Amino acid sequence: MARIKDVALLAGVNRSTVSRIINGEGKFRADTKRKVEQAMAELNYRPSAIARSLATASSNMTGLLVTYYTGGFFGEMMNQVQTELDLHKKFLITAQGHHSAEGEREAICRFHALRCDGYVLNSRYLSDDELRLLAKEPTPFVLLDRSVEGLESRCITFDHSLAGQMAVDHLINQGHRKIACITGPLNRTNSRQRYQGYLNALSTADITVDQTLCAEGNYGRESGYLAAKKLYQSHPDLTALFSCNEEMMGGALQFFHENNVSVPQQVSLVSFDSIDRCASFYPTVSAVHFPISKMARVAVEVLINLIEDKDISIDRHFEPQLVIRHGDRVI
Amino acid sequence: MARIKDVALLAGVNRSTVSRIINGEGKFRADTKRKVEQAMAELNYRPSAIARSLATASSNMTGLLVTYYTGGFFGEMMNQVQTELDLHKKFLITAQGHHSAEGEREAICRFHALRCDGYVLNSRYLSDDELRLLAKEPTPFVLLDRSVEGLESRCITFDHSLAGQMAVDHLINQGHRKIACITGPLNRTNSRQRYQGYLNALSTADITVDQTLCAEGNYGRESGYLAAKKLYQSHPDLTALFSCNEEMMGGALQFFHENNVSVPQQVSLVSFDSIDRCASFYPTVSAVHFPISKMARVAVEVLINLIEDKDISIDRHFEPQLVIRHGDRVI
DNA sequence: TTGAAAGCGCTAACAA
DNA sequence: TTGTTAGCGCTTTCAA
Repeated sequence: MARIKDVALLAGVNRSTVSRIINGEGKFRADTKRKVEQAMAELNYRPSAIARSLATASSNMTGLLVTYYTGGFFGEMMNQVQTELDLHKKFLITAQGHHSAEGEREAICRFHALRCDGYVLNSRYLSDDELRLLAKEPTPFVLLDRSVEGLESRCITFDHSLAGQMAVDHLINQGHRKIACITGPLNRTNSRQRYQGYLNALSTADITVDQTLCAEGNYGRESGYLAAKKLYQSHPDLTALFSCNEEMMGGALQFFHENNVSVPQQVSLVSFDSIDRCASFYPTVSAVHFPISKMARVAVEVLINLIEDKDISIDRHFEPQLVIRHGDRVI
Repeated sequence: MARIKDVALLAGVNRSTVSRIINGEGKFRADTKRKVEQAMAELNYRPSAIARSLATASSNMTGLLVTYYTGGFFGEMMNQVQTELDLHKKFLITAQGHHSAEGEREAICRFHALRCDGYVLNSRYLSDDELRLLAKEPTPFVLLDRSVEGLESRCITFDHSLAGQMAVDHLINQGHRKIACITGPLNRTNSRQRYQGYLNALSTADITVDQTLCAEGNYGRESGYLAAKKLYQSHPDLTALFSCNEEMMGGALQFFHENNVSVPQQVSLVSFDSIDRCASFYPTVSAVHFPISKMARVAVEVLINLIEDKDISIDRHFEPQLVIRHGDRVI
């Protein structure tokens, strides 16, 4: 593979001239420029991003930690981050956390090893303390969908509790009283907040909470199916169900279909949803929209400001929005 | 960030000694090793993968081109490739082709710029000729789910035509004659092959092909919905449907549910499926399994053999397998 | 078992 | 407008 030296030799100029022309820095005689460009073409020269990184002490790489590559939620996150990075001509390095603090740590090590200029963390298992410690190191990072005291300027946040409350309020306003809930893993903060929203809505409406109307899932489709089964079999008279994500709602719907529980005639549904999956269910299901797409874009913007040491103020907090569809009704 | 020089200084040894200890090359006095390790810990030293790349002329990075990051199919591909690369301590660089030859070319440029040791291409838009040309360059690559004459040793292949035929044979064996088909985009080879399998099955069974029983989709869920609608409305007497992927089958199922077409009583279904999505439909749907997971793993294995210039023979061709579920029945 | 020194491909002062 | 030169942080011969 041709090096800058070869190009310089062929064009009869100095290496630094070639370097300047590549990077468009300064002025050159038209003749010189032509010769260099011709030499580059002839040799099929492609600058080494690696050598450049070493020389400039900036890799132009940006890391992104997600839990998994699979699943519509993470795919959308990666997609948005890549799109935003493309705008800035930066490389994306992805890594999976695999549902453990150790996995997340390893991912960050990878970002450090590659000397990423910065990274976006969708971290679920590192403690606030560990993140605060990490923030003392020179490489900047941003937290996507997480709120850590002391790191506010790097946090892209969403009010999960309010979102959950809005969803359940909607059901209550339709006259529902016996409302079941499928939660995410309650060892995770955001999951607990969504659940808290459910509790807040009930309590505001003076509806007594019945623990047996709540089942814990793991955000996977199968867990939604099983939770719906458990809830429906113990409470065949429930009139509404709130699911804390779209995948579990898909599973729940499958259970209702299989058991001839008509939606929304027998059971009204409302879900959390980040990727408008609920629009493609049968029937379509109302949902509070969790705007992960926009949040991911903003995460990159904030990160780049951090990297470039700019001080631009960007709104980092996002509000839930209720999208009404057909899977629920007034009773 | 601490450099190897700092570690050497602190430990009172030469830089090359530190380097050797890091890479475990040669023998050292226990005392030296201890001193160096202590110095590394004290300085929180992390070797720069970038500097190492430059020095060794090997970046330890591997590229992967997919069409998009979203969608279960590509997510699974990335997941498997990453898992396999982790085993070999290699970094993954992903890029999206975005449904165009230009996009795929740009992705490859990126791999070259980063001096990836090799890359895996799930290329859909580069011509065979262009790929053959690319193969003349020194960086090795492997083609995932593609067959190019002259590049056989780098192709991980699947018999899409046979798979399609097996799916439709199954329906024919159940007594179906009026079998509709939702194809993928027919400008793509693999899509055409799946469709060809449908045609082959009919022709083998002496069933006349009715073009109006076929509709072209784009592998997206929505297109499956629309295709099912078109097909069912023009042929309410069709008894079976073959979908060329799982997403479109999901859309078709939604149409049938919404219009009270019972499955499998009125319409039997069989699909292509790479990620066992059909197991989570209601009802579950039989499918020919397209083993993209295994193929992705093998792609990496083959690539690594290429990179390391090993000559290990690996089976690169995969056979379809029919998975029977509940969405079809004998008539 | 360790050290000295050259070099990977590029950029960036400083000079001219 | 262009050339000279010294690194960037690491590995790797060769020598000791």
